Amino acid sequence: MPGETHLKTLNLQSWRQVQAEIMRRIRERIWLPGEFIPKEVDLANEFNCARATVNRALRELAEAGVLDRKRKAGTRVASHPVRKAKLDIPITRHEVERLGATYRHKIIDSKRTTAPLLIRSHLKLPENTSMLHLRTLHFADDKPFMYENRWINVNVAPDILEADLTKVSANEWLVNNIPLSTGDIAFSAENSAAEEAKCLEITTGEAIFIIERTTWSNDEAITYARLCYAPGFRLSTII
Amino acid sequence: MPGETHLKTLNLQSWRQVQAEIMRRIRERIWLPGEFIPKEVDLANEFNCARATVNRALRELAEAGVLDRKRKAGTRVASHPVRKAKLDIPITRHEVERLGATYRHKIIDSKRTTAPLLIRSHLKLPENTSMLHLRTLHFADDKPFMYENRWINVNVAPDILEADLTKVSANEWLVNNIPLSTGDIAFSAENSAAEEAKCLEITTGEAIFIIERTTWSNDEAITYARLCYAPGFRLSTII
DNA sequence: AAGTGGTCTAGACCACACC
DNA sequence: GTGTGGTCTAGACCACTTC
Repeated sequence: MPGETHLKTLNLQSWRQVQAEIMRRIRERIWLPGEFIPKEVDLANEFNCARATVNRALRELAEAGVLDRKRKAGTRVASHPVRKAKLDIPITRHEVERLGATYRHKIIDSKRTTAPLLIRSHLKLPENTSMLHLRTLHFADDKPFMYENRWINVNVAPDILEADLTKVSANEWLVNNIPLSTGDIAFSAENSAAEEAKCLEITTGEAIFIIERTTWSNDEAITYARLCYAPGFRLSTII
Repeated sequence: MPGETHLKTLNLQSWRQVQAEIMRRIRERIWLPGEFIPKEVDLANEFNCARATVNRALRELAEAGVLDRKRKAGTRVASHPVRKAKLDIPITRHEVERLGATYRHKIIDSKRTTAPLLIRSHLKLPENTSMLHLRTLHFADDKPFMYENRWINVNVAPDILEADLTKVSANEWLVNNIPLSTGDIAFSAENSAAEEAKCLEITTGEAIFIIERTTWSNDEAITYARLCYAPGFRLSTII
């Protein structure tokens, strides 16, 4: 056709198509790790779409660790793609119900007290902070599923003292009543201690999966929890 | 001023500011869990910004599990906010180096063979698929850090047979040479078996953290790996 | 049928990094 | 200074869902 340029252009009209094409070129090693790829404007021309569309496709790939982007420098294929796994951290009741089991929980112990030094310093709390110390056992179909050892800063969540924690677990109460907290989470493996083993009805020393969670709201510590999962527990996701 | 409306409007000019304001309203329980929030157009008016800006702020919160969005229905605060943790899964060498230690690895065993039924069925491979079976020990400052048991489908990655895996670990070779694979990953805790304990120089039965990874490229299985981490290993992230 | 979010466009300006 | 990505805007149309 007269007037038509002879540059190859595609017609990719959604950011997903653009993303798929980018990924294809990386997967098929058309663009090698560490190499710069064309800039947004050029890709937009090639793909016959707006720059914003290319931007969205590339931005998400950068977030996923597939691309490295820098202003002025440009965009390159990540040399050492760090895979990012996304894990859903549901409340325990949902976790159990998703397995098709019936959930219930039992409070083993509940005390108003001050926290030991280790917990206090981790939560950056002063010496006499009043806390609620809870030990709870969660069941799946009447089999011990998880043993929870939790410290709650009652200054941040005073209402929890009036809550009936035998009906709604502390876990669930906090999620519903202190929304949008931040925090950190750590996974590890440990040999069960005598107390933990007894609660979970396993042999002392059996390997248990541990999740430790610390939760903050506006830079103030809300709660620290150590969750001990019965043997057989697996945490899995797609990557 | 004459002509000025008396609707309260804010001046939030970046999607981050909008997001922060939304989060504030949820955190301070101005908008309750399960409740609908105003639609994008209305928020854009209130915040004095474009609808696209509001859209980006809300979209990211929905991805994070804080909001539930549906066309026609509208946007509501999630009733049971499922927290999503993002985990970086680096290659082992980087993981060790990030801890400030010196990395090296040693191949314990390397064989061309066919896989046992369990592995084959997990990877959905036919009976006589030729595989490479590798057992590798990874060190941090000459202390055993992780024991890796890996099966590789050599049909998908024939070049790996020519690679010098004593210089670059299989892990790293695969990441660099088969980019953009998908897969699944699972975390668990186990008591170490005799073989694993011997390699990691620990007592048989000591709890070890297990990562199992299966990797696919275009629906074809590339590799299955079982990674056994020495006691003390923690996987952590912010949430 | 109608209302909401999902996305695309074309253009503009800004912020950062490298010079 | 200069070039790249980062973001915002105003408007438009589409897709899904509920009615």
